[in-house]
Amino acid sequence: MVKYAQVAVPVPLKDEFTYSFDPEAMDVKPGVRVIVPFKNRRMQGYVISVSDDKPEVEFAIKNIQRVVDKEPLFDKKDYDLALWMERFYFSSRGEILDTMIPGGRKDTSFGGLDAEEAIERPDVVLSEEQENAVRTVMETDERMYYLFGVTGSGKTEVFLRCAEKVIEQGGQVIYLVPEITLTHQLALQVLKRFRNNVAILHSGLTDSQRIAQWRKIKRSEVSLVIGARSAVFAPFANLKMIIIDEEHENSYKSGNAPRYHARQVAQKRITDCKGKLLMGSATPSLEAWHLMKDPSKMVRIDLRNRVGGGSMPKIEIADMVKEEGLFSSLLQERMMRTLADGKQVILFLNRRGFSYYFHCRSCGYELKCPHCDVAMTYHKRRNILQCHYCGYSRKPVTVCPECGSMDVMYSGFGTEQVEQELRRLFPLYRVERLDTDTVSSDRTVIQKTLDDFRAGKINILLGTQMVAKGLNFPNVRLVGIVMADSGLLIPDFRAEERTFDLLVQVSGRSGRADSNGEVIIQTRMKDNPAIDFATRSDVEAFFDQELAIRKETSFPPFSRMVNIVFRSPKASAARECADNVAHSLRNVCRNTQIYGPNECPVEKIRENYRIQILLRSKKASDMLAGLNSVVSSVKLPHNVAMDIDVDPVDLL
DNA sequence: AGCACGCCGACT
DNA sequence: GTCGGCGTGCTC
Repeated sequence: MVKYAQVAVPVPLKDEFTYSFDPEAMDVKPGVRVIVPFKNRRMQGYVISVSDDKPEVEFAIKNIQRVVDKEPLFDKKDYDLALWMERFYFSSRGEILDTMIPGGRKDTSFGGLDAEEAIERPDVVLSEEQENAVRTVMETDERMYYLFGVTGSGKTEVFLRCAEKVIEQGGQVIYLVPEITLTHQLALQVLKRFRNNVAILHSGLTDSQRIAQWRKIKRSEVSLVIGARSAVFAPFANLKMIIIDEEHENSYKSGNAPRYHARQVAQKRITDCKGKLLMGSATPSLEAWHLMKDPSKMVRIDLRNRVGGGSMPKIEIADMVKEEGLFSSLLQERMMRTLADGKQVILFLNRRGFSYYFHCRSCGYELKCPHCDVAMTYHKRRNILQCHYCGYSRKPVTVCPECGSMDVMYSGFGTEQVEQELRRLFPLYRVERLDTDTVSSDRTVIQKTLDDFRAGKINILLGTQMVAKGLNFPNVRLVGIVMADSGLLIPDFRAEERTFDLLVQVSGRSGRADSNGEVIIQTRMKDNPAIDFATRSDVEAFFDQELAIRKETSFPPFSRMVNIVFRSPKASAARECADNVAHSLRNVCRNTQIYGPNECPVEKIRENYRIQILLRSKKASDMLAGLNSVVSSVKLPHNVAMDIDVDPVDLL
């Protein structure tokens, strides 16, 4: 006897493929993975359905080589979610299943952890605010809730209490966290609290460990899952709540196909299972802020006070237009005082390396990566120039490669240069730098550095994003933002929102335990709203005025956008496809603004020229219907790839 | 996305 | 003569 299976394969093709198998020899059922011959290679595929009848087809049907799983990894419901994503994100179901189910290719994340380290914590008594928050979430019957609370207001504790209550009632909970280090501390807390009732999906797991966790979830052996973006797919049968911590974080949006947003997937799942979506942040996304304006859509719960007793820090501006060098006199003076008082300093700069811009003053030549349209960054310690997009590196130059002039200049500074300057200015204090350069060599470096900092062995901690989020060190009194402007120069309608988020999040690292925390923001754009509102710690006013601007200019959340990128080693080929597609879109998409085709802000990455078309519409259904019809009929030449990003978070 | 097939250039 | 460039067709 022979049976037939429909199999989805992780390639960017819409079709499922038919394979035959002998049911006596192998147990093939929907939801298991199989190894199949595909063209002249072997691939892992996902069995969608099985039938007895030979389909009437003209091609030769090949045999399944091997069955990977005894038990299904996904069921009808999971598959329905994949189909929803296929339509929503214009991706293939094979690639989607490969993203949803571990053991495929990519995704997941967060720092490794060791159960033995779990710190004993006395039972926390909730503040009245926190109690009220838990009660509101648990005792009202709405779909979405938002905990809007300053850094240090105890959101985590509220999340955990709600999770406990849902679990007590027999429900299951997914807890999403951004892919950064704060999750380490959090994971320990959660592990301690939920013991063997929790599955933790982190980047330290091997594929088989990850599959093992997945199976535990599928069999309902645990009631709580904690993990980064892809944990939103955890296949609970009785899912009742999804928690999204630091909801505004961009890492919830996948950077490659399928370009899904965990928040959107969470909304879809929670709607389907009639559960609750609970999110929180001190700096909500504008999408969330907009929803909160209408309590029938999302219930806003405020946490106004810091639970540790500390109060919000005092924030001051250092106007770098009037200053020389890396550090303003204001920042230097405050650092000196802070250190003299035995307190600690965190310095933040969003740029690694020593300097990132090489310029010839004779002929105007700018040194770029030969493979990308990006300036190369000089790394002093390693003595190389490196491209931060493709990783290409070369020896530094001292004369202009174009005209031979020696009148050349390196400019722009990164963390490595700031570190050198700090050591020169504060030779008596211990300075450590934390960025991907100091960390990549060894994954334990982060933890070690943070432990040393906590123990007071380090006086000044300098770093990129890594020091910006979630860290909680009681002895930090001063936070310095070395250069607040870098994110504002990017041509993106979210530039100010992102800069504001960052400033507020970084500022929140100061004064966690006492009431004289200080923040110095160095900027050359002190009148920019993002900086101005951050300085006044006026979060609500910033979001309200930003929302008003979005409304006036019809940007999201008052419209939806799609970014279509064509990339090809041949610029003309990319251009031609983009022109054709843009032409079709203009014929088909109603109520849609179509911009371009234009060069992407980064014109070339890894030898691929990039042309984009931007779509924007207040009536998303018209836009998406049009896009769908164009996409399904478009024929691309082989050297051009088309990337569709629905609701993009950046336009680079 | 891969990977083979196939048809034109320049090199031992 | 052959090595090898990349256009195009296909994957059950």
